[in-house]
Amino acid sequence: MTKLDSNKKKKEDSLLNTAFGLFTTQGVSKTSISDIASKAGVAKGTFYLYFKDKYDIRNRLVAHKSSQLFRAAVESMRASGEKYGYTEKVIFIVNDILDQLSENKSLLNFISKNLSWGLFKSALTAPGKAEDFDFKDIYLEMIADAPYPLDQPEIMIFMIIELISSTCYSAILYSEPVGLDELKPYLYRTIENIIESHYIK
Amino acid sequence: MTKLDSNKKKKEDSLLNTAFGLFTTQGVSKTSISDIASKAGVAKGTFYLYFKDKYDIRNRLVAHKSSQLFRAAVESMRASGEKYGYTEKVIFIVNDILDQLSENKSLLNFISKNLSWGLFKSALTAPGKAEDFDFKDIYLEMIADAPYPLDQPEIMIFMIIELISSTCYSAILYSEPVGLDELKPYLYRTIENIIESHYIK
Amino acid sequence: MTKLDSNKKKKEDSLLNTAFGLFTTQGVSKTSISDIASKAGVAKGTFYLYFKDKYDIRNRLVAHKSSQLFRAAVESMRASGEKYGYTEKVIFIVNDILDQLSENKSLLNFISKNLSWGLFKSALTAPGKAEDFDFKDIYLEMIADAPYPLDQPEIMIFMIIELISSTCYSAILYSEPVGLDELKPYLYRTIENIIESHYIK
Amino acid sequence: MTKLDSNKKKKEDSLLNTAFGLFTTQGVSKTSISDIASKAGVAKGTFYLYFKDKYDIRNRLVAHKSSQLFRAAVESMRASGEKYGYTEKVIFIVNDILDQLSENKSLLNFISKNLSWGLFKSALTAPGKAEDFDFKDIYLEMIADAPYPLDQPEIMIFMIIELISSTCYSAILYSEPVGLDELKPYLYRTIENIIESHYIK
DNA sequence: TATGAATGAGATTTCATTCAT
DNA sequence: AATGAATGAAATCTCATTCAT
Repeated sequence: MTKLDSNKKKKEDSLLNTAFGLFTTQGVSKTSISDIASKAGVAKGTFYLYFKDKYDIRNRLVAHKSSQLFRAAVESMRASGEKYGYTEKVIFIVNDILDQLSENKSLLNFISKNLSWGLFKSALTAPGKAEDFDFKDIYLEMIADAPYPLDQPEIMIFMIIELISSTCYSAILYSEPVGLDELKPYLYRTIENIIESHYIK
Repeated sequence: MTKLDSNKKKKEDSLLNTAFGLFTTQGVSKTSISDIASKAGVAKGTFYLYFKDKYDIRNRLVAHKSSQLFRAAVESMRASGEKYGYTEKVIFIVNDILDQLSENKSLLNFISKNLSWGLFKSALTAPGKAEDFDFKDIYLEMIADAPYPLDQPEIMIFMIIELISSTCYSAILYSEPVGLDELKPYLYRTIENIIESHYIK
Repeated sequence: MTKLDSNKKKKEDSLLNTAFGLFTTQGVSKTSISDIASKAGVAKGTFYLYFKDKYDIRNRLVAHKSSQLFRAAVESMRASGEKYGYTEKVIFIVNDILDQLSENKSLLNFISKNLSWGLFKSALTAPGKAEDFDFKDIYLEMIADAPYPLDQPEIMIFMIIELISSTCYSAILYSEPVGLDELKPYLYRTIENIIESHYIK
Repeated sequence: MTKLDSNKKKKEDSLLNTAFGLFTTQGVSKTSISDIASKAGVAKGTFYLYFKDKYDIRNRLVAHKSSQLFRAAVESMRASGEKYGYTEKVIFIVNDILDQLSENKSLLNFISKNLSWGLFKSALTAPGKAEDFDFKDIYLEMIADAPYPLDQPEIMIFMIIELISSTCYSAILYSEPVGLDELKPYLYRTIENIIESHYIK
């Protein structure tokens, strides 16, 4: 990487970080490109050299941040050194992500409001950037690891993710209808049921 | 109702209908209050006599439209004249709502992007306006009807609603990861499992 | 006065009092007719039955409040029971008015920003309303009382009033260039000089 | 100065001049920022690149115009080539300013309605912009020039300025209670008295 | 007299985007 | 590649005034 390239990288990172800070504190629609550029210490015009518009930078952030969440959960599981069964693995990861989000409500708010399955899937399966590790393998491994063949594994994962992401928003941010801790047992039991019902025994 | 009152009602309805049309075709953020007022045939200032701002009218629409969906489903069930078991009832209603939404994708888009559990709950349980029938009763009846006592019925309903609303968005609008028809069996099986696991037998 | 008339009077008074409160706390330009009417407990349209517009009510208030200031000063002088010389009389009144204003800064602010010589003169010399006592006499008496004939008494009074009203604004509200107490001796000496130089000896 | 800078200066000047024209002919409150921008030939948004709001541009104009008045008077005195005594100097300047104002009633109207001692003082003593000459020196010289030491020179100047500005408004614009020419002798005599009484002999 | 819904012009302000430098 | 002045459309919201009831 030449010095120029690294300089460009720095600008881009600065824009991404600043935008994330503003999006999570003020919301996307109340953050202007002016805000982002001036806080990042670059000129307004420079923003357009790196991103098409506000939604471009937002999508890249959502994808990046959700893959980070997932990566952290996987690493945390590996670090634990324990051996888990298949369902345990899934729930470990879900649980870890929920805990991360409940520690970081502005991130939760940002991701929930802007995440879509398509974005999530591309974040998980797209060839990661240099610095990211590759989720595609993990995702496939996750599917392959099951003790029985899975009927429609993608639907299964889709339902689990949608169930979690939509319930945790309300539970963590508003304790509605109950707080996260009270919700967890019901959520995990439902996840177990979903997985179980996808086994082809 | 005096002539004045009925006139006011007409204005408000006209604003609500026009706003709904614009929100669903152009999206909320691309719809301006100017648009709404001029299309509704009232002066801009008049808008502010009835609504605080764009988000006020949006919330009222979301609440109204979701309660309409639910009402139509319940009526359709009654009209069918059949006798259903508890789980069958729930699934009948879910199925009916999903079919309504898949017929009306712009409504789905509008509601999903703007629905939150709090809004939904208040739409269901708030004392309906004169013209609405009262959902509170239905909601309570739904809970009371179960063949066994329910452990945390609100959590159960919450999970079902969140699961449906978030999965159907992607399935109906983008056929991602699969289309609605392909998703339905898995969804309904999951609903059955959720209900079953809340029974206190 | 019939009951109807007294009712009208009450409405008008309520509007005047409310407007005064709002003018002094928020300023004239930030007070809307809506504010006045709703706080006074009457409909917006009713305002227009009593006043032409915001400036009409403002002018009536300025005139009324400045004549009140003057009346209070004169009464306070009478109440003191002392016998004063001519210059002493004038200074007593000036001093009393300044003290009133420095106790009531919002009144000072309101009057200073909106008082003009024309308005003041009409407040002093116009045939007072029923409840006001008549200043015309006092004004004339003031002129007649001088120990020598006065050369251009109106110019004299004009200069005194303008000098006081413009200096006290800055002195009382901002202590600029000095506070009122420090300013007073210089002010009074100047008043003495003005009077003295109008004597035709 | 680069081409860009000179261009910016031109824009700002154009805005200032246009605003002054509109303020003096229509009054401040009836002049909108839209008016100013469109008449100055710039886009509305451009206004906000140079001024915070209408009151910002107004204050800068008042300060600028009052210092111009004063500068013109001082220059006119210098040009006359005569040698004046101290009191004569002050009265020369006052007289010159009054004549300027009576030639330019809209300027008088604009300044009087918006001038405050604080604004005036900052116009006189603030380090002038490049194009202005520095009044601080003149102001200090004016004080130092007196034939005797002055007791509280700032109060003296304050009283003179306030007396003049408030009396001339009514005299020039409405000939109330008398026209400017008739008022002048009384005014100047009062100024002489004020100065005289501040001498420490 | 009194009301207050309706008006609609118009004020202020923001901001994505362009483009000359 | 970087800048940031300029744009000007568009958004939100206010408010004096009218007029049917």
